[in-house]
Amino acid sequence: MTSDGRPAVSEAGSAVPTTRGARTRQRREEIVAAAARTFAEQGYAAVGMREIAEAVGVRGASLYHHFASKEDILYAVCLAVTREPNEENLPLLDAAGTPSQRLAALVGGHLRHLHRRRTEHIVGLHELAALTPGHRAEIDGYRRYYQRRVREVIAAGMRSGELTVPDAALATFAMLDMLNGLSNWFRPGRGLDLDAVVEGYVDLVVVRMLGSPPQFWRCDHRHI
Amino acid sequence: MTSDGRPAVSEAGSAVPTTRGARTRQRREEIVAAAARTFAEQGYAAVGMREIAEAVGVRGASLYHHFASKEDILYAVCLAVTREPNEENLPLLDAAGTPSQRLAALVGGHLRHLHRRRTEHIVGLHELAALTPGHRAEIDGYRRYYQRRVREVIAAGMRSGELTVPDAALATFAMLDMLNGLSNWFRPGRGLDLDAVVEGYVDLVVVRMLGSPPQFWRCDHRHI
DNA sequence: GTCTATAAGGCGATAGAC
DNA sequence: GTCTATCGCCTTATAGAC
Repeated sequence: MTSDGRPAVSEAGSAVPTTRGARTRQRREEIVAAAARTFAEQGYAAVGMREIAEAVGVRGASLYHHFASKEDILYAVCLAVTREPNEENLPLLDAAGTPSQRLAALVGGHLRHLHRRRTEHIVGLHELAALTPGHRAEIDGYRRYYQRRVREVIAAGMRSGELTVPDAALATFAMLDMLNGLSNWFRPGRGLDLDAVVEGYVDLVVVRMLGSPPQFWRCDHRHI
Repeated sequence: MTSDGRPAVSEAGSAVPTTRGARTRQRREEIVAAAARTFAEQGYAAVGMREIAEAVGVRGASLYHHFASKEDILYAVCLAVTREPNEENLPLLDAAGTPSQRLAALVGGHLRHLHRRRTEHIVGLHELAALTPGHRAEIDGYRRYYQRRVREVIAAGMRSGELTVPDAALATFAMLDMLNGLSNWFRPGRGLDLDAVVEGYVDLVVVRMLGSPPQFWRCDHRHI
């Protein structure tokens, strides 16, 4: 951890030195992608190294040139999908605008990331119990930091009177569980499209649940 | 399925005839409870039959007197925890009162069941991929029926003008994902107690998200 | 960087005694 | 209803050739 509570950035689990060629890096990413797919479909423990290898087009033993163990592959999947939202979505909370506008942007970014990385998220949300305690703690650190940043923006909106929700901690749990639930039911091409879900969820979360009146979050609030 | 869409009640997976003594039934429940605990902690595929047996105090082979396979034990865990909410919570939607009052009762019943059966819910929410297709379909049927019943009450509240939420289907997903998320973060004795969470979530879901004004859901609405 | 071959052990499930 | 003993298969991971 750094002094402001932000998780320290670490190298993804690797059996090879940090400096490696483009081809090796690409192979690693192929393996992680193939593993995420099979883990998501069958569960981590039900998948063998041979099966991951087959999906990449190599033999099982070759995977050990890129990763030290099967758990190390799971760690790479979970780390990528847990770190990315911190890097891509949290800047939306630092941008200009009211807390309501920034939270609305985060809802959109969060849902779009859940969908873009839906395969990896199924693994990252379901298989954390299979990580070693150290790796588990690191992943949990990223998630807690993300939660804390959201909670702070909600609390700021409460202090300014812009949000009427009574409890920032409870609202943060409710909001993030609701967003993460997208993985359970959203299937592209069936029902609403993603843009419509984002629009609907911004209304449900920011306007209704957090209680932000229109003048604080609509784009035209500056013109009032 | 029955003609009204309600899932047909089936016997839990069993290797023995339906009629059995009280001792055998009790042993089955011990096994299911022990399996739920170990599955929740380590994941279904990481747990061996010998480990489940050890937790009960017997040898691995003895489990096959009560269950036909390891998957059959998982099925019993998932079935119990998926059927119970239909039997215990859905009657709350048929009771007297406004849609808002009935949904508020369901929020409380749902959260209390999630907590009372928290170990089994961790399994039922995470290990569905390990079920055989037939068993998986049956479990999904119960979940879909539960969702449908909630959605219908929300839709009824919308029609009467009591609820102001714009989309019943989206609101149902949001509500149930938010409630089920309790398993991820609630730990008794740390932070709010369960009664406070129920009170807070009834406010967040029914009043705020669904948009029910106080006169429709407060107990004293009859006296107005 | 990938291969073949294999070590060392765990797995689910079964047979048959008691 | 539980036991001991075991079958046949699959697992993660390693050794060493190429």
